[in-house]
Amino acid sequence: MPAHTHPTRQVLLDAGLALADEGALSTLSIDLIVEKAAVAKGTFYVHFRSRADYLVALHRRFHGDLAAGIRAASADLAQGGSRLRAATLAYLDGCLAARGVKAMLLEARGEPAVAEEVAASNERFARAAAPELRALGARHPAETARLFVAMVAEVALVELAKGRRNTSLRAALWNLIGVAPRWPGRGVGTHRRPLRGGAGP
Amino acid sequence: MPAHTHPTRQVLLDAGLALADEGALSTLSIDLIVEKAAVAKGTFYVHFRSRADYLVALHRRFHGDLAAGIRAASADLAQGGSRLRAATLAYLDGCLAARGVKAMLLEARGEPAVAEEVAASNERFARAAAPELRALGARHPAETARLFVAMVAEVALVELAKGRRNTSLRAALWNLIGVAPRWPGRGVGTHRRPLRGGAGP
DNA sequence: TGTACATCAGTGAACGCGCGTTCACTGATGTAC
DNA sequence: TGTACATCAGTGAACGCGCGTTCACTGATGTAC
Repeated sequence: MPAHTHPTRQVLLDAGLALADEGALSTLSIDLIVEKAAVAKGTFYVHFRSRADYLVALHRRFHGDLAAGIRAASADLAQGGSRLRAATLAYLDGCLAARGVKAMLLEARGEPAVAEEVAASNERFARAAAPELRALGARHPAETARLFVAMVAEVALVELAKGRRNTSLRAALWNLIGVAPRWPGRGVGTHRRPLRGGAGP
Repeated sequence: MPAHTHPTRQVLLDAGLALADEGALSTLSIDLIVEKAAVAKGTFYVHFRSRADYLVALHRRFHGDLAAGIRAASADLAQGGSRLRAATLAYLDGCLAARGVKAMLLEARGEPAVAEEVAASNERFARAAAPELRALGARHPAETARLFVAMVAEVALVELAKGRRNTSLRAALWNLIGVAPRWPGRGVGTHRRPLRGGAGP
């Protein structure tokens, strides 16, 4: 049995995500984790070298699941608004369904142990979004993508606080980047509304 | 001498901001603070009731200074793009000059003790930005303002990592909200480029 | 089939450390008379 | 002016607690012969 998929390891990660949903990441102690997972404290160190190691694994799992959902929802679509929209919806709805969102999205950025990991995830998302935004006519696709990822994370956090989708906030997001908040009449095409190109005289 | 402005209190807050610049907020211990401030440990509790109390004060001071700079830079301008631009520049340049930015902007959101405070600050900024965005033609000014604040914070963090302004990132920001990245030729007016109004067909 | 040994996840008591907080005390300054 | 007392910022040793980590051990399973 590969160490990576060992059931006890999964149980420990499950416990961590559940606990991260209830409290701050900084209060996620090994005592709490093993209590929730119903294993002995020593078992924790059979599967993880340290708390930092565990937090990284936790974040990888969270973002891995999220990314898989996004790929499944958007892989078949044509580049541009419709794919970006589908991917974003998958991200937001995935966050609403996931556990530990606040911890993984927000607090993890402040934990030195996981900061790099979070930065890498955000960069991956941004790199995926950039060509879509370029297709929509953005003049600085990479930079716009970075801002877009930040906005989507903000939407996720706001929705998390209320526990449900925030339609007008999502509408504001789509307006900013020039994608129709609802699918166009029908068909595969994107509702294209190119971004403003440049900015000033 | 009012407790609020007592010199030792300021020294303790100064020390905290300096230390927050070096390490994570979670590692900002009272031992470190009093060592940096060169006072006895007990003195800390003369001025603050608890660590949580101190963190709130630290955040208030950080955002108070920043907000003062923003007001000074933008109070005289007319509503709309030019004021929003001036305020944002003051925010971003203020962050580049300030200490403890990462801790106050990012990590503080994850610390239960300061989370409310951060939410309140962000809301204040968003409330200030909303009428400007409305003047620019945003259909969901309040929501757009919230996203705008998130973007500006992201820009601040990116710039902080490099230690200097990121021109293309700022340009992408202005493009998204439809404000010219540079002043128009001359004069007081805003370079108005209304946001796209709605989105659907 | 039976015996000896290797492997490895799991156990939980124990350790040491750093933390936030407390408290009895000091010493300087101000006030009353 | 001198004496007694009140106030209050400052001190630093001490406390207790919770934390991450270690380690000698257990018990089940697999393998060799």
